Amino acid sequence: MEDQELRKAGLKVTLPRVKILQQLEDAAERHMSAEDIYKALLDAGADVGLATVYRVLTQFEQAGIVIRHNFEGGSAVFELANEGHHDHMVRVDTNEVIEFVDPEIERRQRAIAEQHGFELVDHKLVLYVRAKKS
Amino acid sequence: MEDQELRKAGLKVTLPRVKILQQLEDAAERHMSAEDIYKALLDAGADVGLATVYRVLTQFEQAGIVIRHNFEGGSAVFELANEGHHDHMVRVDTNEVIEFVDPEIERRQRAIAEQHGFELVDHKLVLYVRAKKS
DNA sequence: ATGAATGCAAAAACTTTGCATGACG
DNA sequence: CGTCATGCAAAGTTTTTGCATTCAT
Repeated sequence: MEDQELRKAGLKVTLPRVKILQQLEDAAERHMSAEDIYKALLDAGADVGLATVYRVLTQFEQAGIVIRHNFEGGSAVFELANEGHHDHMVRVDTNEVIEFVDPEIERRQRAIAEQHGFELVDHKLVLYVRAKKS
Repeated sequence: MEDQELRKAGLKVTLPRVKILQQLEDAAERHMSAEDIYKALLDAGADVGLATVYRVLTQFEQAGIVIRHNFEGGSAVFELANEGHHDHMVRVDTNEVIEFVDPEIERRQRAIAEQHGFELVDHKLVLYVRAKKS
Protein backbone atom coordinates (compact mmCIF):
# COMPACT_ATOMS: atom_id res chain seq x y z
CA MET A 1 0.00 0.00 0.00
CA GLU A 2 2.47 2.66 1.13
CA ASP A 3 4.99 0.78 -0.94
CA GLN A 4 3.47 2.15 -4.11
CA GLU A 5 3.82 5.71 -2.92
CA LEU A 6 7.48 5.16 -2.15
CA ARG A 7 8.28 3.39 -5.39
CA LYS A 8 6.45 6.07 -7.33
CA ALA A 9 8.78 8.60 -5.73
CA GLY A 10 11.82 6.55 -6.74
CA LEU A 11 12.64 5.62 -3.16
CA LYS A 12 13.56 2.14 -2.05
CA VAL A 13 11.00 0.52 0.18
CA THR A 14 12.86 0.34 3.46
CA LEU A 15 11.57 -0.29 6.93
CA PRO A 16 12.31 3.19 8.27
CA ARG A 17 10.51 4.84 5.36
CA VAL A 18 7.45 2.67 5.66
CA LYS A 19 7.28 3.15 9.42
CA ILE A 20 7.59 6.91 9.16
CA LEU A 21 4.86 7.01 6.56
CA GLN A 22 2.59 4.84 8.70
CA GLN A 23 3.29 6.99 11.70
CA LEU A 24 2.16 10.07 9.83
CA GLU A 25 -0.96 8.26 8.64
CA ASP A 26 -1.95 6.75 11.95
CA ALA A 27 -0.98 9.42 14.43
CA ALA A 28 -3.70 11.28 16.27
CA GLU A 29 -1.87 14.52 15.60
CA ARG A 30 -1.45 15.17 11.91
CA HIS A 31 1.36 17.65 12.49
CA MET A 32 4.50 16.13 13.89
CA SER A 33 8.07 17.26 14.28
CA ALA A 34 10.94 14.97 13.38
CA GLU A 35 11.49 14.44 17.07
CA ASP A 36 7.82 13.58 17.61
CA ILE A 37 7.97 10.91 14.93
CA TYR A 38 11.27 9.60 16.21
CA LYS A 39 9.96 9.21 19.75
CA ALA A 40 6.70 7.66 18.58
CA LEU A 41 8.63 5.07 16.60
CA LEU A 42 10.89 4.28 19.52
CA ASP A 43 7.84 3.85 21.73
CA ALA A 44 6.42 1.51 19.12
CA GLY A 45 9.57 -0.56 19.39
CA ALA A 46 11.05 0.46 16.05
CA ASP A 47 14.78 0.94 15.80
CA VAL A 48 15.18 4.13 13.81
CA GLY A 49 17.72 6.89 14.12
CA LEU A 50 16.75 10.52 14.42
CA ALA A 51 19.06 11.38 11.55
CA THR A 52 17.17 8.94 9.36
CA VAL A 53 13.87 10.53 10.30
CA TYR A 54 15.21 13.89 9.19
CA ARG A 55 16.65 12.45 6.00
CA VAL A 56 13.48 10.60 5.11
CA LEU A 57 11.23 13.56 5.84
CA THR A 58 13.35 15.74 3.59
CA GLN A 59 13.07 13.17 0.84
CA PHE A 60 9.32 12.93 1.36
CA GLU A 61 9.03 16.67 1.13
CA GLN A 62 10.93 16.74 -2.16
CA ALA A 63 8.71 13.93 -3.43
CA GLY A 64 5.60 15.88 -2.47
CA ILE A 65 4.51 13.25 0.05
CA VAL A 66 4.65 15.58 3.02
CA ILE A 67 4.51 19.33 3.59
CA ARG A 68 6.96 21.03 5.93
CA HIS A 69 5.79 23.96 8.01
CA ASN A 70 8.07 26.44 9.71
CA PHE A 71 5.70 27.58 12.40
CA GLU A 72 6.95 29.47 15.39
CA GLY A 73 8.48 27.46 18.15
CA GLY A 74 11.72 25.73 17.41
CA SER A 75 11.23 22.78 15.16
CA ALA A 76 9.57 22.31 11.82
CA VAL A 77 6.46 20.13 11.64
CA PHE A 78 5.39 17.81 8.88
CA GLU A 79 2.02 16.65 7.65
CA LEU A 80 0.90 14.31 4.88
CA ALA A 81 0.13 16.10 1.65
CA ASN A 82 -2.68 13.73 0.72
CA GLU A 83 -5.46 15.91 2.13
CA GLY A 84 -7.04 18.81 0.35
CA HIS A 85 -5.93 22.35 0.96
CA HIS A 86 -6.40 23.91 4.36
CA ASP A 87 -4.90 26.62 6.49
CA HIS A 88 -3.57 26.43 10.01
CA MET A 89 -4.17 27.90 13.40
CA VAL A 90 -1.35 27.44 15.90
CA ARG A 91 -1.89 27.79 19.63
CA VAL A 92 1.08 29.75 20.88
CA ASP A 93 0.58 28.35 24.36
CA THR A 94 0.57 24.65 23.46
CA ASN A 95 1.85 24.50 19.87
CA GLU A 96 -1.32 22.59 19.00
CA VAL A 97 -2.20 22.91 15.33
CA ILE A 98 -5.78 23.27 14.16
CA GLU A 99 -6.77 23.09 10.51
CA PHE A 100 -9.46 25.20 8.93
CA VAL A 101 -10.73 26.41 5.59
CA ASP A 102 -12.61 29.63 5.08
CA PRO A 103 -14.21 30.03 1.67
CA GLU A 104 -14.49 33.76 2.13
CA ILE A 105 -10.75 34.12 2.71
CA GLU A 106 -9.98 31.83 -0.18
CA ARG A 107 -12.20 33.97 -2.38
CA ARG A 108 -10.66 37.23 -1.23
CA GLN A 109 -7.18 35.88 -1.88
CA ARG A 110 -8.03 35.08 -5.46
CA ALA A 111 -9.69 38.47 -5.84
CA ILE A 112 -6.64 40.28 -4.50
CA ALA A 113 -4.28 38.43 -6.79
CA GLU A 114 -6.66 39.18 -9.63
CA GLN A 115 -6.81 42.89 -8.77
CA HIS A 116 -3.05 43.06 -9.01
CA GLY A 117 -3.12 41.29 -12.36
CA PHE A 118 -1.76 38.04 -11.01
CA GLU A 119 -2.76 34.43 -10.93
CA LEU A 120 -2.82 32.87 -7.48
CA VAL A 121 -0.49 29.87 -7.46
CA ASP A 122 -0.47 28.98 -3.77
CA HIS A 123 -0.70 30.56 -0.37
CA LYS A 124 0.17 30.03 3.25
CA LEU A 125 -1.95 31.38 6.06
CA VAL A 126 -1.21 30.78 9.72
CA LEU A 127 -3.21 32.25 12.57
CA TYR A 128 -1.37 32.38 15.87
CA VAL A 129 -3.92 32.13 18.66
CA ARG A 130 -4.25 31.48 22.37
CA ALA A 131 -7.05 30.67 24.77
CA LYS A 132 -9.17 33.73 25.43
CA LYS A 133 -8.50 35.52 28.67
CA SER A 134 -11.44 34.96 30.96
CA MET B 1 14.76 60.65 17.06
CA GLU B 2 15.21 56.90 17.55
CA ASP B 3 15.86 57.72 21.17
CA GLN B 4 12.20 58.43 21.69
CA GLU B 5 11.18 55.07 20.34
CA LEU B 6 13.59 53.32 22.69
CA ARG B 7 12.60 55.32 25.74
CA LYS B 8 8.95 54.77 24.95
CA ALA B 9 9.64 51.05 25.08
CA GLY B 10 11.34 51.38 28.45
CA LEU B 11 14.75 50.57 27.01
CA LYS B 12 17.91 52.46 27.83
CA VAL B 13 19.31 54.39 24.93
CA THR B 14 22.54 52.53 24.31
CA LEU B 15 24.85 52.61 21.34
CA PRO B 16 24.11 49.05 20.18
CA ARG B 17 20.36 49.61 20.28
CA VAL B 18 20.51 52.86 18.35
CA LYS B 19 22.84 51.39 15.76
CA ILE B 20 20.67 48.33 15.22
CA LEU B 21 17.61 50.53 14.82
CA GLN B 22 19.39 52.76 12.35
CA GLN B 23 20.60 49.76 10.43
CA LEU B 24 17.05 48.50 10.02
CA GLU B 25 15.89 51.92 8.93
CA ASP B 26 18.65 52.62 6.46
CA ALA B 27 19.23 49.21 4.94
CA ALA B 28 18.21 48.65 1.35
CA GLU B 29 16.65 45.32 2.27
CA ARG B 30 13.82 45.65 4.77
CA HIS B 31 14.16 42.05 5.91
CA MET B 32 17.42 41.23 7.68
CA SER B 33 18.63 38.34 9.80
CA ALA B 34 20.49 38.91 13.05
CA GLU B 35 23.65 37.88 11.27
CA ASP B 36 22.96 40.34 8.43
CA ILE B 37 22.63 43.17 10.90
CA TYR B 38 25.67 42.05 12.84
CA LYS B 39 27.86 41.96 9.74
CA ALA B 40 26.52 45.27 8.46
CA LEU B 41 27.40 46.90 11.77
CA LEU B 42 30.87 45.39 11.78
CA ASP B 43 31.40 46.67 8.24
CA ALA B 44 30.28 50.09 9.42
CA GLY B 45 32.97 49.97 12.08
CA ALA B 46 30.64 49.42 15.03
CA ASP B 47 31.77 47.15 17.81
CA VAL B 48 28.70 45.04 18.62
CA GLY B 49 28.44 41.43 19.63
CA LEU B 50 26.19 38.98 17.83
CA ALA B 51 24.60 37.99 21.13
CA THR B 52 23.67 41.60 21.70
CA VAL B 53 22.07 41.82 18.28
CA TYR B 54 19.94 38.80 19.13
CA ARG B 55 19.06 40.16 22.55
CA VAL B 56 18.17 43.58 21.22
CA LEU B 57 16.09 42.22 18.37
CA THR B 58 14.16 40.07 20.81
CA GLN B 59 13.53 43.11 22.98
CA PHE B 60 12.49 45.12 19.95
CA GLU B 61 10.10 42.38 18.97
CA GLN B 62 8.53 42.34 22.42
CA ALA B 63 8.27 46.12 22.30
CA GLY B 64 6.56 45.93 18.92
CA ILE B 65 9.36 47.80 17.18
CA VAL B 66 10.23 44.94 14.84
CA ILE B 67 8.49 41.87 13.49
CA ARG B 68 10.21 38.51 13.37
CA HIS B 69 9.52 36.23 10.42
CA ASN B 70 10.32 32.54 10.44
CA PHE B 71 10.56 32.13 6.70
CA GLU B 72 12.16 29.17 5.05
CA GLY B 73 15.90 28.98 5.11
CA GLY B 74 17.65 28.79 8.43
CA SER B 75 17.55 32.06 10.22
CA ALA B 76 14.74 34.33 11.24
CA VAL B 77 14.50 37.73 9.58
CA PHE B 78 13.37 40.98 11.12
CA GLU B 79 11.67 44.04 9.71
CA LEU B 80 10.63 47.34 11.22
CA ALA B 81 7.03 47.39 12.37
CA ASN B 82 6.61 51.10 11.72
CA GLU B 83 4.77 50.62 8.45
CA GLY B 84 1.71 49.12 10.05
CA HIS B 85 0.47 45.61 9.45
CA HIS B 86 0.57 44.17 5.97
CA ASP B 87 0.66 40.80 4.29
CA HIS B 88 2.89 39.70 1.48
CA MET B 89 2.39 38.62 -2.08
CA VAL B 90 5.39 36.95 -3.67
CA ARG B 91 5.77 36.62 -7.43
CA VAL B 92 7.09 33.15 -8.02
CA ASP B 93 8.47 34.22 -11.38
CA THR B 94 10.50 37.19 -10.17
CA ASN B 95 10.60 36.86 -6.36
CA GLU B 96 9.25 40.39 -6.18
CA VAL B 97 7.46 41.05 -2.91
CA ILE B 98 4.29 43.10 -2.87
CA GLU B 99 2.67 44.23 0.34
CA PHE B 100 -1.08 44.43 0.78
CA VAL B 101 -3.81 44.61 3.39
CA ASP B 102 -7.35 43.33 3.00
CA PRO B 103 -9.77 44.37 5.72
CA GLU B 104 -12.16 41.57 4.82
CA ILE B 105 -9.50 38.91 5.36
CA GLU B 106 -8.40 40.57 8.58
CA ARG B 107 -11.99 40.48 9.78
CA ARG B 108 -12.52 36.85 8.82
CA GLN B 109 -9.35 35.85 10.61
CA ARG B 110 -10.52 37.39 13.85
CA ALA B 111 -13.93 35.77 13.37
CA ILE B 112 -12.40 32.34 12.80
CA ALA B 113 -10.20 32.56 15.87
CA GLU B 114 -13.23 33.73 17.80
CA GLN B 115 -15.38 30.86 16.57
CA HIS B 116 -12.82 28.42 17.89
CA GLY B 117 -12.74 30.16 21.24
CA PHE B 118 -9.34 31.73 20.73
CA GLU B 119 -7.83 35.15 20.79
CA LEU B 120 -5.95 36.06 17.63
CA VAL B 121 -2.40 36.95 18.60
CA ASP B 122 -0.83 37.27 15.19
CA HIS B 123 -1.03 35.91 11.70
CA LYS B 124 1.09 35.38 8.64
CA LEU B 125 -0.33 35.31 5.14
CA VAL B 126 1.70 34.94 1.98
CA LEU B 127 0.16 34.72 -1.48
CA TYR B 128 2.31 33.13 -4.14
CA VAL B 129 1.36 34.59 -7.50
CA ARG B 130 2.55 34.91 -11.05
CA ALA B 131 1.67 37.00 -14.08
CA LYS B 132 -1.55 35.83 -15.63
CA LYS B 133 -1.17 33.57 -18.63
CA SER B 134 -2.14 35.51 -21.71
C1' DA C 1 26.73 -8.18 -5.92
C1' DT C 2 26.30 -3.34 -5.80
C1' DG C 3 24.68 0.74 -4.83
C1' DA C 4 21.60 2.95 -1.81
C1' DA C 5 19.97 3.53 3.05
C1' DT C 6 20.83 3.35 7.94
C1' DG C 7 22.64 4.37 12.62
C1' DC C 8 25.75 6.49 15.28
C1' DA C 9 28.46 10.21 16.54
C1' DA C 10 30.36 14.37 15.29
C1' DA C 11 29.62 18.74 13.29
C1' DA C 12 27.07 22.54 11.59
C1' DA C 13 23.80 26.19 11.96
C1' DC C 14 21.18 29.20 14.75
C1' DT C 15 20.03 31.15 19.13
C1' DT C 16 20.22 31.71 24.15
C1' DT C 17 22.54 32.21 28.58
C1' DG C 18 26.16 32.93 32.50
C1' DC C 19 29.20 36.01 34.07
C1' DA C 20 32.50 39.69 34.64
C1' DT C 21 33.04 44.28 32.77
C1' DG C 22 31.42 48.59 31.24
C1' DA C 23 27.86 52.19 30.26
C1' DC C 24 23.35 54.82 31.16
C1' DG C 25 20.43 57.70 33.97
C1' DC D 1 26.44 55.11 42.15
C1' DG D 2 23.13 51.40 41.27
C1' DT D 3 21.40 49.12 37.72
C1' DC D 4 20.94 47.60 33.43
C1' DA D 5 23.30 46.37 29.07
C1' DT D 6 27.23 44.46 26.79
C1' DG D 7 30.75 41.21 25.03
C1' DC D 8 32.68 37.02 25.15
C1' DA D 9 32.54 32.28 25.53
C1' DA D 10 30.04 28.40 26.63
C1' DA D 11 25.87 25.85 26.31
C1' DG D 12 21.31 24.79 24.07
C1' DT D 13 18.53 23.46 20.09
C1' DT D 14 17.54 21.84 15.84
C1' DT D 15 19.20 19.84 11.71
C1' DT D 16 22.85 17.98 8.68
C1' DT D 17 26.81 15.14 7.46
C1' DG D 18 30.80 11.55 7.44
C1' DC D 19 31.56 6.95 7.63
C1' DA D 20 31.35 2.08 8.40
C1' DT D 21 27.73 -1.27 8.22
C1' DT D 22 23.40 -3.21 6.63
C1' DC D 23 19.78 -3.77 3.46
C1' DA D 24 16.98 -3.78 -0.98
C1' DT D 25 16.85 -5.12 -5.55
